[in-house]
Amino acid sequence: MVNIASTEKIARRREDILQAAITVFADKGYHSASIADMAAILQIGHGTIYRYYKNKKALFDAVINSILQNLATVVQDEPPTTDSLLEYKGQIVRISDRLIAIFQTDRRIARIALYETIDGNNDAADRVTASFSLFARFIQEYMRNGVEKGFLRKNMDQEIAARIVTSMIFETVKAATVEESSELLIARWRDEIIQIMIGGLGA
Amino acid sequence: MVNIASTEKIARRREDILQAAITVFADKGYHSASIADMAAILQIGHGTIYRYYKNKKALFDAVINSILQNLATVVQDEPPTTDSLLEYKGQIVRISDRLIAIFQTDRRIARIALYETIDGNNDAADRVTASFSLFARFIQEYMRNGVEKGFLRKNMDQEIAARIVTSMIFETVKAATVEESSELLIARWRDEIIQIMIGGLGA
Amino acid sequence: MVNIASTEKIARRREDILQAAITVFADKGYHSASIADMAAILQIGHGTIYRYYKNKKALFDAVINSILQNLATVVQDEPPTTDSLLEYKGQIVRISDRLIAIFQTDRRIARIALYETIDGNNDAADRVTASFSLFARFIQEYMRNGVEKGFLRKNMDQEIAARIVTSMIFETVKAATVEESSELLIARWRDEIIQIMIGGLGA
Amino acid sequence: MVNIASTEKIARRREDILQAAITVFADKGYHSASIADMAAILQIGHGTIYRYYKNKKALFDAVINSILQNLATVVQDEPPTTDSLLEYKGQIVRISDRLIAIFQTDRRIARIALYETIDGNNDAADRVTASFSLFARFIQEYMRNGVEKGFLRKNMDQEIAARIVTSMIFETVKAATVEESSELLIARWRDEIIQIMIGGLGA
DNA sequence: GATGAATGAGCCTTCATTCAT
DNA sequence: GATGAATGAAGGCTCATTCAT
Repeated sequence: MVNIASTEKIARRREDILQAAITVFADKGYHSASIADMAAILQIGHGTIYRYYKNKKALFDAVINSILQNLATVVQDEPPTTDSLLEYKGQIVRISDRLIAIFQTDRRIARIALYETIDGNNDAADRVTASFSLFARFIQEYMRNGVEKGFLRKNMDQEIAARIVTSMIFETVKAATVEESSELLIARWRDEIIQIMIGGLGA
Repeated sequence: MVNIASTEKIARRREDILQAAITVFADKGYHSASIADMAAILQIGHGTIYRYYKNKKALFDAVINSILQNLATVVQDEPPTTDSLLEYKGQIVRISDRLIAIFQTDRRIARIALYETIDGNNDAADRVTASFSLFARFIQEYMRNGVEKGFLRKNMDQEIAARIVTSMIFETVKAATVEESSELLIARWRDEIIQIMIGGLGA
Repeated sequence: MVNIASTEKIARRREDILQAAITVFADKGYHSASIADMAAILQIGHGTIYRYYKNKKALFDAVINSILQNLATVVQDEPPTTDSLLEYKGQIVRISDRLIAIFQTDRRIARIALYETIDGNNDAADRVTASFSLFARFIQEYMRNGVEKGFLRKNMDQEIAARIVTSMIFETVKAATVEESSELLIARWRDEIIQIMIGGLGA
Repeated sequence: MVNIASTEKIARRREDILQAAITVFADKGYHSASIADMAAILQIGHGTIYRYYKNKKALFDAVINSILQNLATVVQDEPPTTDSLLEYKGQIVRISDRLIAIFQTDRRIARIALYETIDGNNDAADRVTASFSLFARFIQEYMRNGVEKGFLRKNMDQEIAARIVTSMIFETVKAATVEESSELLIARWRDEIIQIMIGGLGA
């Protein structure tokens, strides 16, 4: 029981540090964020942070992973089994809405997921791109399903169309995550995406 | 007259420094780039750089501005006066192609424009966003024109549709700027964008 | 009785820690050795070590003392009562051999005794010097005995000659403790020392 | 001329830093010595030291090299061409005296050359051993010469005898470098070494 | 008695910026 | 005008030591 309590405490502290890190990374960006900043938020010694994360980079990786896991749930709950364009549309809306919800609930996550990169040769940026890819992969599955079932057009370049749709979704999310975004604005984005997906721009 | 020559020389040096800065910022990212790196490329004393730019941040701002000016020419040459969906389509293709050309001619610019951010509170990122808006504004003009002339659908939310199209274009540009991108791949992107713009995804 | 058992247990743990310390100090040197390393070897909490030794320095001192005690036995078994140059020679050989044996049995001890120093102002180094003096003192007794009995030359500066002989012995020991030393090499050293002691270098 | 002056100034500063480093390393030992200590002695910013030496390790290496160069001159001035035991003896005395002179002139050098090591696996320690080897190599040449010319005994194991003599010399040097050593004491050491080298300990 | 979580002093190192030459 | 030597703020990281459990 002592162990359980202790394990729990350790997990809590790891989580606290993670949260402080998210805050500081979101606020200042990777390079300008300092370990001391995070320690200050938690009012703990900065050495303590190193008991939980090997170094600054590892902590940032943990932040990225945490965010990606968070985002991944959004698509994982949406199986590629819709049977009509209407259902498909609903699915895209749900995904957008849940992404927006996550980012609005925690602006810090939006800051990091949508804008943060480290350096020329880092893999955190690649991992963020990977998150984008994750979404694109799922979206592509939806398309394959739609083409198969006949409610999406056959001549579609599924891989690329998936990435285009993903970019539309993320653009919506970005718009929704901006300071002054309103429910109304978000609705306009959502509607327009749907319109374009269904019938394009043509008259 | 001496002054003219001198002024010219000053301008040339400013430009040299700017180019060196673009190279280094693209290669290492803002934080890892050092003033000394740039001076080394130019084989000048690094103190000299401070005679031409107030500080590192100002130099980066200049880099961003230079790139944005470069990009701006792309849309400025395209008047919102097309008369059919086909012409409109051609315009979008031209814009994409010219953006891609710029980025392929100078990979450094792509690196900085598409991926570089500095900190939480920088305005360079905002400026890039602003440039994105510039594109969106032009695209929106094309749309207003298209709706007016009747070849684009009337119920379109022009502002948002413009931003969505812009994001599709930039996504194409990103794909085209990746190391392994081929002419064929770029063509696939271009085609799919056009397809979606014209008729959406539906069967 | 409980106390006796307990006392014994305490002594055993003190000894375990000492041995772990010898291992780590020998391996990494004083500064790079960490208390945590030692605790890890023993699979005990590193806080525990502080219940047995005041601090890192005290632990190192204990290590040094332990080694010195070990070395001291070598000379203490050799009384200054030999009656001929031949017997004297045998004594020197025995001392060398026993020192070599100790260091070869436990390379860690050699590492620490022959090479380790801490800082400018440490007394551990002084203590090693003191141990060297201990040997010199014994050797000097052998010499006093030899001069008295007439088999060593009378004009000898006994104190200094003793230290010189001690240094020759330790040099042999060092040579013997090197990684690639062989029985043959050790024999060569032993023989040459004897030759020099007996008749010098002259033809 | 400007360059000459500047080069000279740079050399002087490099040397100043080296001297400060020798002082601090001698006083505190490698690990406890801090770059800030050295900068404080010179009353310069500690960043300045990094303009002249890559890092702490490189600075220490420079110190070691400087000392070794210093010591090397001692043997390099003594060619292996003596023609009698007497001349040979004189040579050994000169070497000892010059070593002692160096160490007495600069106690710091003695501290570092005779006692300093870094860690388990460093090469600075090896380099000091190398200095010892350097001396041994020269001494061995003297011996080869002596045996060839017939004034040293033929059955000598030259390599080992050389190292033994080297150790005797260094032991003398150590004794002479101790705080309380007097001219008289040094003379006693020198005389006894000579005695042992010439005729050993036997009566 | 044992533990190991927490702490923070302490140190190396980088590099933007200044300014005397 | 150009230079580059000097500076020191700033920050990552380690680990001996303490002490509540």
